[in-house]
Amino acid sequence: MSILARMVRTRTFDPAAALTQAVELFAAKGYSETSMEDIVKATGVSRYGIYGTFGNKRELFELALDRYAESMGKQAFLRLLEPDASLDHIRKIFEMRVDDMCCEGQNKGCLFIHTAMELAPQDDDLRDVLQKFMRRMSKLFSIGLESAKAKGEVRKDLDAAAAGELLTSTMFGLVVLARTGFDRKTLNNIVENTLRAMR
Amino acid sequence: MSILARMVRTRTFDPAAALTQAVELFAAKGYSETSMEDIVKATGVSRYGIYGTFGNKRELFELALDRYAESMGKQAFLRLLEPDASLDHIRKIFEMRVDDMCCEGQNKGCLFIHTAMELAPQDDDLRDVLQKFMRRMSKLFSIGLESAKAKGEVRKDLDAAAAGELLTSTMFGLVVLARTGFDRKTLNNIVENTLRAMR
DNA sequence: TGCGTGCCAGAATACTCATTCTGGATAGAG
DNA sequence: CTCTATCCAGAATGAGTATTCTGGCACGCA
Repeated sequence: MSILARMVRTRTFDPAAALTQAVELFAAKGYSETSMEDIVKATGVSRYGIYGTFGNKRELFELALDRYAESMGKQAFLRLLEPDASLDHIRKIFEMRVDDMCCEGQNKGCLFIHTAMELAPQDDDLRDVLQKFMRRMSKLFSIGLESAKAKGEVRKDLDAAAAGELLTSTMFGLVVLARTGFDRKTLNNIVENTLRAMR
Repeated sequence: MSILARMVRTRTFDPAAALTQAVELFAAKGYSETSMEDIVKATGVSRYGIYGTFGNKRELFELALDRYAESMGKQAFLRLLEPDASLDHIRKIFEMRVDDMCCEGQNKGCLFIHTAMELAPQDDDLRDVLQKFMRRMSKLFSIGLESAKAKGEVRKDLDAAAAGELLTSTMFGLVVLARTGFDRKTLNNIVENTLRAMR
């Protein structure tokens, strides 16, 4: 017990790891339903540490949003920039998302949707940031679709820009359905039908 | 002497009208961001009247959700049951939705999405109700699509049930995009591309 | 060995909110 | 017109929460 207490007390905490925890909480429950107390508990970092490092809840949320977008990109979307990107890359992005949403009892939620629904209408800065991320997402989809088109996986007359926006919208629709308890099969079916329409 | 006979003073407000106001607030801001104070102010009914008539916030929200679903049905979806329903009926539903979302400064929001994101994961009853509404929505879309198929507006091999679910998902994706400030043109474009894929 | 800086837990502060309570006002039966 | 159950506005209550403050302890440095 004394060793544990000492370790906790002397831990110089890793802000990046704490931010990761915060992202998870905010993505699952949104801004207002996540209390600073929740974050203190989840990270194991004291109020002192959280406020000293991140400023306040709003600033922490902004960082969390950036981090969320960045990790989504790294994790999946940036592959669409590779010249040999195919429809399968896009399918995989959706499959990962569906797995995230349906797997393991808990629903990971979506920081973008929470931001859009809770904060964007009242907060111009956050809305602009969010819009930038969504445009980027659409753009990456459309770049992937162009590559797929070059491979003949997608019909020649597809408007890739418009289709990219459609896929972005689908991404969010899926999360909403997942949250209300629709199963993986239904969601994957929606993905498959959406992609089929591009061929 | 009956209880009723002793109720000398009758209610001075219209509960249905008050509920309509509450629906509007909840749809715009969600559950936790809408305070009872907001509802008291918007309806012009006293706390006493609100609590006496609707019980508490949670019960009021349940009624609001029912009412929201019902009014969505009446306003647009039930037309899909008519035997001559066409792709145009479906298009019109989406157009109305987009107009609602992009209308002049005010964003009307969506009670379904707020419920899905804020409450459904923690509240089994509400999640079941919501799921029922969404299934109904998908079903109505698919019935409309079958009629459209009979008219030759939709390709013969379309899986109407799956496509109905896809349209439901699209409905929510559009709202999320609208909330982050995408314009009517972009949203209508998504609708058009989604519908084109069914032909 | 001491000193100071940075960290911790938890108390204190100052809100906001759901819900209940209160005291005066009033509609409608008699 | 009188009486009283019900109404309303707003105060009171109690819980939750963001943020700041406090007192103390541990580690690195001299």
